Amino acid sequence: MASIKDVAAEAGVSVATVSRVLNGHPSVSPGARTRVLAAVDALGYRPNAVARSLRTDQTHTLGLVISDVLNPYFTELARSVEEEARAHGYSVIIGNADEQPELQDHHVRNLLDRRIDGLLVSPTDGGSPLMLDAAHTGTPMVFVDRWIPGVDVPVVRADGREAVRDLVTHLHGLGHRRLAIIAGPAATMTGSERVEAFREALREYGLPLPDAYVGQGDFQAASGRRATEAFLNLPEPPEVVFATDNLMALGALDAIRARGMSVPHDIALAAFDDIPWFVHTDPPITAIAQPTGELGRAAVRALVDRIEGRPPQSVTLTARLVVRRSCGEPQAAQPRTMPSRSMQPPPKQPPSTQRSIT
Amino acid sequence: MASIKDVAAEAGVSVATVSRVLNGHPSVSPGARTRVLAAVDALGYRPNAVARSLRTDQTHTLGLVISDVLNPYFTELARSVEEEARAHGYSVIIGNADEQPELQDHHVRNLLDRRIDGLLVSPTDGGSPLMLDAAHTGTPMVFVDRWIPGVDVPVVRADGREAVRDLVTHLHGLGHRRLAIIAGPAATMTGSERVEAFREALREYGLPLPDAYVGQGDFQAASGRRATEAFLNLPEPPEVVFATDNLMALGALDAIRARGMSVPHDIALAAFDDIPWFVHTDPPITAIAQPTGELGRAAVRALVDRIEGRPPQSVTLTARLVVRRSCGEPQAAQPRTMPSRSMQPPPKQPPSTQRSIT
DNA sequence: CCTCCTTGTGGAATCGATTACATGGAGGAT
DNA sequence: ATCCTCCATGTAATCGATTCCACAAGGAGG
Repeated sequence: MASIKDVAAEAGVSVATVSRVLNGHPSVSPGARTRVLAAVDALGYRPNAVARSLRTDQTHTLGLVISDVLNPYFTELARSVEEEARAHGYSVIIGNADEQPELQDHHVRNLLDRRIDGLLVSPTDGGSPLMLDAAHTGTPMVFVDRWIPGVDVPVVRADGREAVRDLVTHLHGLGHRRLAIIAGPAATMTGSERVEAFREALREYGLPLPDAYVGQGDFQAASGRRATEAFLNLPEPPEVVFATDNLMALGALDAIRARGMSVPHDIALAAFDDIPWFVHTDPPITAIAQPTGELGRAAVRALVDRIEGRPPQSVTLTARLVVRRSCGEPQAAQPRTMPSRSMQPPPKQPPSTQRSIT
Repeated sequence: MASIKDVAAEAGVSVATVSRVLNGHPSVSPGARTRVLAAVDALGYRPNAVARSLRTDQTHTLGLVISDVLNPYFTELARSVEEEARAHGYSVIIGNADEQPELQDHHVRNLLDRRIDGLLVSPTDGGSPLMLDAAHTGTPMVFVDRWIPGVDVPVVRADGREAVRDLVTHLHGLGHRRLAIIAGPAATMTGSERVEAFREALREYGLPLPDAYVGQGDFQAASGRRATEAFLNLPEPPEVVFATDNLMALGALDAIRARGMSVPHDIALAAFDDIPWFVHTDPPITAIAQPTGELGRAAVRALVDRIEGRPPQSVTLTARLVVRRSCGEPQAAQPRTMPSRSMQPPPKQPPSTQRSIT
């Protein structure tokens, strides 16, 4: 593979001049410029990004560590991250942690070794020493979706509190009183936060949330199945299961089907995270939708700001309830007329661009 | 960030010795070794992969260029590729071409500039000059799923001919006679191949495949919708739509629903590529399943073979039909009793390890 | 006509590793 | 005791870029 030296020789100039031409440095004569360009063309020369990175200490690469690529939510996130990064001139290396802290550490270490310019993380756990250390020693970093409290790292996320309240309102309006939730790992912020929001909303309606109605999941389908089976084995099973992510909802659906029961007739089902497939399941599933694409883009913008020396901002967008038929009573014509205060005025600004600064 | 020089100074040895310790070179005294290790620990030193790559001309990185990350089939492929690569000590950079040749070229160029050790491609088109050039100039490369004919690059793929024949047998057995297909882009090998297999199977049953029953798609949901609408507008619409990938099947389902028709009562639907969600759609969709995970793993093995100087082998695995309810007549108890010759003896070797050498 | 500044260019240092080669000392064979 | 070998180690070249500095030529200004 041709190097800058070959180009210099071919063009009859020094490597310095070649470099200047390639980097658009002004001080190059038109003659030299054309000869260099011709040589580049003739040799099919492409600059070696590895060498360039070593010298400039910039890789123009972002690392993205997510907890589960197979989860459509994260897939979409990854896609929007890559798009926005490309628009800013960065590439992205994705690390799939598969909800395993050790794997997450492996990827963080690997990305750090490769000297990526910045790191986007959706932490699987409360934060390993490695990651905390990276944050402290000044690696540009941004948390997306999930985060670790007490660390000075900007967070880009969607707030689901209101949407959860809307959901509870919706369920209550349909006459459901015994509501259960499948929680995510307590170690993740989103895990505990969603349960908290649910508990609070229930309190507003004077509904209890017995311990038996809080299933412990790990954001994977199998755990959703297990938790749901436990619910169904209860002397008084819940009327509604709310899964705090889409895969656990899928597991719940499996468990319900395996019992020969049907949704929403025998039991209602709702999920956090809306994905295209929920429209096509049997029945279509009521879910809380995050502005996933905008989340990814905002995260990249924050990270690039940080990398390029501008002050990065935390961003909080809002999630919204999407009512379908999995909780009963298909409200055919007027799909979203709920007696909830949060349903009152449509937000002035589109929710997807709403920014709050921390 | 500490460099090897700092470690050398801390340990009171030369950089050469540090490097030797780090690379497990035998000729290092135990004393020096412990001192170096202590220094590494004290400084939290991690070797700079960029510098190492420059010197050794190896990045221990594989590039994977796929046509669409949002397609669950490719997501699963990407996941298995990353896993197997990691097991071999390689990282993976994924490029999402989004079915656009220019974007595909962008990623290939980018990966080449980063001097990845090898390239795994599922080509979106017939092959740009850039990619052909890379193949010729000796970049280790392997095609996975899709491929470009006439290029000397190993191919790892699943053969769907038999499964397609099984599908036609299944459909014919259910009484369907007017079968339509939504094809992928003609530029992709898998696109034309699947249509060919379908056409051939139809011929065996003496069924015609009129041009009007061949919809032109691009492996995206929207095109599946369009093609299906066109079918339904025909004076004599087909009784079955076979989508050659899962996203187009989704689009087809949309189009059918939009007409107020139901599957399989009004029209049957089948898809190439099986994905977890097909179990949960309404109705569950009959599909041809590829051994996706094994495909990804085999592709990595072939590529690593090529990189490390062993002769790489093309691999062809077999796809198989998974009957569900989207074509009618839920055959409850005995799920797969089809009157097809291909259903006769179970393969001696598990299909997932079946290798054919090209 | 001389000086000074600008512009274009090349030489060489540098980034952080690996590794060929040189060197010095210890130990074994004769 | 001498010589040879082998082991541990250091010095320095190298990978392919970028960039500081020096320098020459040419133009402007006095």
